[in-house]
Amino acid sequence: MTETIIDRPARSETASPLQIDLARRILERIRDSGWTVGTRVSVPDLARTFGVSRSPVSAALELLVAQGILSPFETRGLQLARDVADLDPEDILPSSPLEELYRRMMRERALGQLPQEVSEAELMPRYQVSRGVVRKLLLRFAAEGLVQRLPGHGWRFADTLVGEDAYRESYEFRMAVECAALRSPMFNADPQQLAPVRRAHERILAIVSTGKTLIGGDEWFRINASFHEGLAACSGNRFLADAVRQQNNLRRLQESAGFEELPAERIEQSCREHLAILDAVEAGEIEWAEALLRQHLRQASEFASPQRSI
Amino acid sequence: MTETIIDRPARSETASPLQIDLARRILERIRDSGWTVGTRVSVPDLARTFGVSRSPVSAALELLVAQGILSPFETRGLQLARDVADLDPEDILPSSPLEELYRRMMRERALGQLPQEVSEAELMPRYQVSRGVVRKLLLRFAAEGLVQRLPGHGWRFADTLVGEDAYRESYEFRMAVECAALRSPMFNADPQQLAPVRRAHERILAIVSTGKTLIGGDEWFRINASFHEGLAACSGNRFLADAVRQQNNLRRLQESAGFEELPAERIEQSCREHLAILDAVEAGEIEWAEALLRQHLRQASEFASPQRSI
DNA sequence: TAATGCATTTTGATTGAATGAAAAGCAGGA
DNA sequence: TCCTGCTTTTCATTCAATCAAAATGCATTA
Repeated sequence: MTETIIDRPARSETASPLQIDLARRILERIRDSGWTVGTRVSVPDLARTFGVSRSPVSAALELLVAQGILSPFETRGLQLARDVADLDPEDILPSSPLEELYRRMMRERALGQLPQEVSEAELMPRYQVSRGVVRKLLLRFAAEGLVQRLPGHGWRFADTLVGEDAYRESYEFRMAVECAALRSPMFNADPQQLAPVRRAHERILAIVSTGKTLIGGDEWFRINASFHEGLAACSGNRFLADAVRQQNNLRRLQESAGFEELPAERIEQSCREHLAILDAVEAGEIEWAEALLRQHLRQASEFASPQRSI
Repeated sequence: MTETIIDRPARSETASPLQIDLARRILERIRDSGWTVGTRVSVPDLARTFGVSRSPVSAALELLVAQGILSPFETRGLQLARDVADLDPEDILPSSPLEELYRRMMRERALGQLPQEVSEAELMPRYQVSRGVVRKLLLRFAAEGLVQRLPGHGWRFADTLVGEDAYRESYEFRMAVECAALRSPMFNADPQQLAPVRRAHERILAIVSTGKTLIGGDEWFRINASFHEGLAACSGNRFLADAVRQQNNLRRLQESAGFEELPAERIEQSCREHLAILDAVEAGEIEWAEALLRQHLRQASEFASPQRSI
């Protein structure tokens, strides 16, 4: 098993997509939980949290060690090595080629460069990848409800959210589902669950107020989604929660066209509205929360609609 | 190209799943449209209807010819050869092995014989099929939202609709979504679309009234689904329609446990309620329709719930 | 007692050539 | 002009073998 010295890239050369994804989620978790330097990082704990075995978690932590975010204890185990409050996971982690392709496809579809109906054979040369990779990408899109198999040959992307119609429909749907979630008799504003959401919003507000940094559209999108999904999750109704999640997936497809970044004041306003809704919910004022939510959805819809109808 | 005489099963030996599926749908279409004997069957027309090319449609028609349902014209083309009003597609068509397995898996899952989390490697020996087949089945389940990939290894079936909780949640969700569909400002009761639904219901009522034949649970399920999905489709909102469809898929998983057939009077009552709702909708009395729908959903839910909670 | 580090087992991804099925094209005929 | 019946072309599945990665087990140590 002893081998040449020059060439031993055996492990860290290739990090699997799962490992990279885990590394990112772990980093976000560390950040959003506000851990202090020196905190011990437990592998079994993380493995339970993310529902995987210890192997990929260990590999993910190795990635973070390589980035200087974690460091070994003197004896054994890992600890947090530096403050991560103002760290953007994007910058740190290499983002697997598969993930890159996924976003590229999504963007090209949103821009109309990719037709609504595609065949695997058509995508292979286009992206210079094997059929297997194409399959995997399409399956991921399919799992998110963004693409469907056609009978016979080919795949078909979901109708995009362009045009007045689609916006109205999406708005109508979210209104129905999210309000139903609030009104659910089993609704329970679990602070445990909503705390990270609230914290993320406050972080955004802090950043905006300094005016120094722009918020990445992608980051805002994730936080926005976490708010709506978190709220729906409090309904204790898996179907309502799933519906909101899927709707967010669709919206992500649209956003990824990246026509323009949202103006900072728009983000700030949404943030405050979200926080107001959280306040109302946690105070048990459900009806007021619903009114605020309706208003919020309406405004967001009106803001988005005219811009898209190019 | 001339070959031995004894052995030429080349084509009809194997009918692809798509061909069988098409044959069934074509047969249902012929039946529900009430075609008369001698009516011409147009291949391009059917191909357009089902969104496939002419090849599989032709093959499907061959299957129907082999069953004596269609026959060639003297010159060319095909015609309807016999009355199909009281024909059960199940009896006629051979139902591909893949379809059989699909149902078997669904049933075993519903009965709890199959665990909620499974690995491909575990399913292969269990059903004596190759990995490819297992994949295909799981992908079909996944497309219907009945199963999800886990990160890492394995697949996880959707939480089943057993227990009080799940029934309440499903009921709550359907109430929210289907009523939102009715209330949609773009709601339009397209008679073209609802006519087949109405006809199917009337056919069921006719059968029930004679008392001779039992309604297959499967058949009633499909008609019930077509009612709710058809209604949602009238909202002109694809998201609402999709949500109803997916909910029906879930319910199908549950029903397939096949604990017991619904009693005929129960089916009859549901039928009448559906027809009353259709009447209200087509008369433009939306509010009344919504009230009826709420009542219908509540009753169906109450009927189903106690029986399942074994 | 529980987490670590490493070893082993299990699971699923990948590959390419052969096969089968669907899509697309075309000439003849209603 | 549209449909039929056939041919050609394109597309996707299959299968088995090899390989990468996740799950699991276990001795060790805090």
